[in-house]
Amino acid sequence: MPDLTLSTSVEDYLKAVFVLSREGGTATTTEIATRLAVSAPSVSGMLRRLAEQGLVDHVPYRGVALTPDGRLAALRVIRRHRVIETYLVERLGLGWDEVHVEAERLEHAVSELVLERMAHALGHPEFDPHGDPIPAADGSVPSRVVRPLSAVAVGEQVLVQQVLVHDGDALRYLARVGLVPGASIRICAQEPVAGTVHIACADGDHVVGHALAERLLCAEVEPAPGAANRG
Amino acid sequence: MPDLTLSTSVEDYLKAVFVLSREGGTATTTEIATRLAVSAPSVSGMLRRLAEQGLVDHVPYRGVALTPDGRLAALRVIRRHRVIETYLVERLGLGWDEVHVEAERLEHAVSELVLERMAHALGHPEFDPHGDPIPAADGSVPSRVVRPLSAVAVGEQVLVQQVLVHDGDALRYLARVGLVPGASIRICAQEPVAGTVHIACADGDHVVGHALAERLLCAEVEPAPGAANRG
DNA sequence: CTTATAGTTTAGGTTCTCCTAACTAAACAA
DNA sequence: TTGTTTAGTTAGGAGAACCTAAACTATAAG
Repeated sequence: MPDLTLSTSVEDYLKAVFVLSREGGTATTTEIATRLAVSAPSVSGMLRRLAEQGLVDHVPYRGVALTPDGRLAALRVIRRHRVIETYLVERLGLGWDEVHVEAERLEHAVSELVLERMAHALGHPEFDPHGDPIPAADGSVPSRVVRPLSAVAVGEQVLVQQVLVHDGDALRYLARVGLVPGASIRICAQEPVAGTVHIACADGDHVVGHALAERLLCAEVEPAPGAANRG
Repeated sequence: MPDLTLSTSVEDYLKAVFVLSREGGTATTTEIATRLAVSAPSVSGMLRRLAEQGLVDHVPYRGVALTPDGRLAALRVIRRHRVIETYLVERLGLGWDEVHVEAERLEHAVSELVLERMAHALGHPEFDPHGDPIPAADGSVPSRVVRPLSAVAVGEQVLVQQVLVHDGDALRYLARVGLVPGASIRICAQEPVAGTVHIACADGDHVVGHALAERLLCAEVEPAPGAANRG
């Protein structure tokens, strides 16, 4: 069994591999380098070390994927990150545009004990302030049926569930216009040629571009009970 | 102006120098090495670097002291440590015997923003759960008049104010017998030959050794108002 | 089937922090 | 005063994580 205590860098690499390989199966060196703002040779070197520790399967030139051990380690870091984000918003009043940076540092320093106390204080939330699922301690990830806003039919009423946005300016904009998890919106028009979606929400009408509409995941108005994570 | 962001190691060294040089004026290489569990040559090397950065005055073979810059940096780390300890006890329900280790890691990761939110949530406490003073953001340290229990006269009634103990077992013992900041105790007898102090507190009589009695700082029963940090 | 390009690795180097071994300064005791 | 002990320093080196420059490989296009 490998050492349970991973370095900050190792944890960041595992998270990056997890996120980047979620769909396609493998992540590339260059993708990881871009995401972590390090050089490609640094990634190559780290991948070799991670492979030696049994955390990733690395086929040179073909890509890298997490082993079961690596996946569990990555999910634990992601759990820490998202519990911390939720705590900072719910209990210390930080804005959802501020917490990512904070959590990025704290996720490497918080012990299991403190983390579980935070989770307990929050009532063991399943989703963070952005609507991202919080992996459970055993590595299971809550799921629900969602569609991007860009795929919702005109006239439908839906609830915003998840906001796949990390940029601070974008998050502040979304909060200002009320496009946050839990918001109820109606699709007034889809304009594929213009690349816009026209919506009506509680505080008025808005037009969002296609790129953003792809990142706003929505669900039916009557979602599965017991999953409310925002007032 | 030097970089405001200091490494974890540098912060730990500054804290050590601060604590060790408080009384005598200077700290020695060996003291620092022992406290941080590193070798003496590691300390020598680090002291040279800290001196280059203007954080310490180091006279080779004679000792080391903090510069004003170094002192401020050390106080900031100590503020973070003690606010975090207080927060973990007050808001996350950790025991006062558990929080030192936790704070030791978190003090290097928490931002000013989060720290001030914690302090605000706690009502800007002046003392941590052990009764240690929490430096203010400007570096000023709250003070009050205290005497060690070993110097309190027989028959006097005093309040425990500060517990200069870090060992987990010792802290659990003290909590069990009620010797915590805020506890009201009466000195029944001082036995210099036996090296013991006999006291009566709310939950019964106890005998404590001289070494421990030196570390329990007490004040008059009617202390200056507005300094209560424990129920 | 060759070549361009994107992607990856090797080679060599830096910084930080730690180590052990060997040396030197200071303190003390005879 | 001198010799020994203790404390502190320098020398040399290791590992983690990063870098740039240069060489290499794979894939896909001409």
